[in-house]
Amino acid sequence: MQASTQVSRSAKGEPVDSNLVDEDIALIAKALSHPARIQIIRLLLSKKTCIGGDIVDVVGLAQSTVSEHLRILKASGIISGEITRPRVCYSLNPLRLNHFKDFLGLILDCDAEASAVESACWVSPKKNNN
Amino acid sequence: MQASTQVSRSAKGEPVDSNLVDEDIALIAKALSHPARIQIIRLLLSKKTCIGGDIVDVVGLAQSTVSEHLRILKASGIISGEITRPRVCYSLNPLRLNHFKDFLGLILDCDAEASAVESACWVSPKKNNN
DNA sequence: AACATATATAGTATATCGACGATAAACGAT
DNA sequence: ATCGTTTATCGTCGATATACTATATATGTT
Repeated sequence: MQASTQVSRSAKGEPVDSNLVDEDIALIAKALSHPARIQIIRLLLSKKTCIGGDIVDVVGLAQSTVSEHLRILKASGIISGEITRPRVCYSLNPLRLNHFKDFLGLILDCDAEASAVESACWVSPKKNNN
Repeated sequence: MQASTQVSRSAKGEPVDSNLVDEDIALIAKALSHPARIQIIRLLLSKKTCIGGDIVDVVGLAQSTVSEHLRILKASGIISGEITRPRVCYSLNPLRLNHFKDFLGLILDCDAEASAVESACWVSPKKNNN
């Protein structure tokens, strides 16, 4: 009987509008959990332009491998691909990351409190007096 | 000849001060890439208090499994554990996440541009006219 | 000393990830 | 219709991740 056995809306194929559940957060984080994918995001950031197979050259991995990374990024909703057969133009889709950033904001707000009040996020260890 | 073959400072055991490289981003993201770990973070957020094995009850996994998740979170620097043998008091350590959030901020700033200027982050797919 | 408590570690089985080459699929151009 | 280009998918592998049980470790209590 877990506390958060919520079913992700995105896991059901529906678009996520506002608050993300643990599953969504984890999915986005997993998409960001590989250097090559961060590199791809950075590339899309710097060029601010739609790139096709140029990504393959920059990343330096096999085309199939890069394609898989792009698939993962697309599946998480971080990027989207505009199809212009046979090319695909990838671009950042930051909307999805907004809520993810909000989640991090919660943690960092807690940090702000902790800076003001000593140890706001946790109490001192209780003595073992039972 | 990749664009970012930077060596992470944290990967060399040194503390990361300001800008994170792809490796660092990926490492933090990986720590966030499991629902159980998000759940643990949420728990530490909501209770704002030091919890020991209570985490095990909430998460609903085996004690050893939760211990492993806590180890991963600790290794990433997201949480820290205050040892009061035999208990360990865990608390959020948001400093590490600051730069991670900054990285997301880059992407979301790009989003702000995109809202103002039509398609600021990528150009429309060029017609295949070669 | 023996016990209870809280956490970490070892060992193990299974699942997923990440890389590759080979191949398929979709289209424009010849 | 065939060829070249670009992207996606398949099949495979080694490595890593995740879960469990069992056991070890450390400490306070009786």
